Amino acid sequence: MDHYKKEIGRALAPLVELAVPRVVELLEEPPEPAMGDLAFPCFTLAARQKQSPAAIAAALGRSLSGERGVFWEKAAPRGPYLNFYLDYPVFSDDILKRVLAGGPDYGKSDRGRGEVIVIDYSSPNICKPFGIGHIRSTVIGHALSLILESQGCRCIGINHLGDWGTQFGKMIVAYKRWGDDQKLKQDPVNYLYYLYVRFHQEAEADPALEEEARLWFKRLEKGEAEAVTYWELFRRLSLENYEQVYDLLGIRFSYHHGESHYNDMLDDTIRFVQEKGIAQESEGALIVDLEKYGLPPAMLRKKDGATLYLTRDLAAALYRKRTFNFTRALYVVGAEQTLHFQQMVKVLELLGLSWAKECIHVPFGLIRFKEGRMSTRKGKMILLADVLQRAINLAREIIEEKNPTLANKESAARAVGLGAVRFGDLSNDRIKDIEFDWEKVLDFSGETAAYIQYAHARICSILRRAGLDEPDWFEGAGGHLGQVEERALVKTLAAFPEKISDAAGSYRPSILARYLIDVARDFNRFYHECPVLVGQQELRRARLLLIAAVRRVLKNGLGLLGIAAPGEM
RNA sequence: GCGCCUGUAGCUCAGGGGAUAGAGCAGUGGACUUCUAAUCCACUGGCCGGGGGUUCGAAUCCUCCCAGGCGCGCCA
Repeated sequence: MDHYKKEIGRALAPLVELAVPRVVELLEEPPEPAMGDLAFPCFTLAARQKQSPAAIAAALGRSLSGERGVFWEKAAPRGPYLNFYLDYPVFSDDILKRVLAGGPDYGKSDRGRGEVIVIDYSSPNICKPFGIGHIRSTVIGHALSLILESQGCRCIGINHLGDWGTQFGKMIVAYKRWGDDQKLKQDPVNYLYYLYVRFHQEAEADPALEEEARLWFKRLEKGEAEAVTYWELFRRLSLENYEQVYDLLGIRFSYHHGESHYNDMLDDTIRFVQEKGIAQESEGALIVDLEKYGLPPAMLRKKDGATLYLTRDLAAALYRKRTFNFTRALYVVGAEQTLHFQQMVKVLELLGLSWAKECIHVPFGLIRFKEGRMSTRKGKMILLADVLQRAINLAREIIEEKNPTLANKESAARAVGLGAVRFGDLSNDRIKDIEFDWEKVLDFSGETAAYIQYAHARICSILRRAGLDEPDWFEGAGGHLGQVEERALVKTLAAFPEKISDAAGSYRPSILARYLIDVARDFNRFYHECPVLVGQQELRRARLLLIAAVRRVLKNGLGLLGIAAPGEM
């Protein structure tokens, strides 16, 4: 749409004595199609010109009466607005041409060229099953990495596995006390999880267990063989389980650098901080006092000498800058860790690192049950693998019922089931908490991925019946698309590139997800009002081009969210 | 106690200075001999948490209050 706004901007700028970009910025979309396609509000001019906005709009309307551009055909005042009407035959032709010529690249941009963006996402904790809680980071991080890549950025996805920390001390204690090799072999992750939950249950009655766990973690940090052997075993078994989930979701990381990856950098990191003179001893621990900045102290080393999460994140940030020379580092991590990242960035700043502010926390809300927060420790959680499987199963059932002759039911069921789970997470603003509700996850009607996929599949079906996958372009196609549903659809397609760019700029995949719902809805309205396979050849060909363009946008858009678009379902 | 986030229709949420606040779900009624009814159409449903303020204009920005959530040195 930017393209067309600029043309109007050039026509309007000299009349209102504003720069073209400023005019473009002011242009907005009228609430109803009958009011035109782009509107220039005259309020800001009113004060300067000492006239009412309506009078200004009227005067501008007179100046432009009889005028037109390549893409707009008239300008008419209405109240305090000057409304511009697009020349739909020309505009539609242009949009369809752009979409179809762009193909898989339609919507892409090169504004991010030269950027290297490290994205820290997913990051499940070893020894715990991959819970639904980690799905948010996983799908949001993955979508962001796809979206940013579409803007020309080079993205490096890092799975910052929680493979270090005192929980390993707990696991070792639990395993040594209650562990059973046979059970571990049978169902490693669930068994480890059982031990994890049991540890916390027993520790409530016997606080000495916690102390013992701290000791074991200390031994692990020192590299004692027994501790390391357990750690390696737990880590390997967990990772094998996670890989299955990532395979199912089609996610590949550039690196699986977990927290343990930075172990041998911790001493240097602490030394670096001490050399800069910003660290101090306090109650036996090593901290950076941030009181001046309104933040609680950042602790780098506990009194028992063990390091903390923050220490490892600092080491990781230094390592990533050194290794990848990123222009931005995104941390797709829950909002409950906001303070932690504020502290991290502040410490990096105090270390004199100019790139500190390029470390950006991309927070998201909690997933909660109706009864309250999820608690891994109490065993109150839902396994991601279960959610995915149930969604796929339900999709399969529905396909069996609605489309029993479908050839690849399994891949369609996977696309729909996985899409539902992903979309449920991506379509709402990430900062908001999500209430986990099976009914909602397993609902395929309304504002869901299935709604978008269904529109896509219908288009594929029409094109199959027409016997051509890629209809041939012909000049003047846009001139045949005069129905309100057709115009609305074309206009919506035009917004795709800027929606991606908005999503990228604000790290909000939900902008794109919502937009795709709009596209699908506009298509469905069109579908019900405008038959494609009609006798009039030019109309038929024009509509085939239109739906091919819609299919392109739906497919590209879903692709950026990590969601598949099956040809049938 | 302090800090951050959230509050919009019965429920879940869009909209984040601009024209009459929109969807989905749920409810009611309609549309499949016609390109897939996982769809579409219509109706019902609102002190945009509350009070002040800024502005030509506030659901949107500021401020105070209320409610909920999340944090606040030895977890991550």
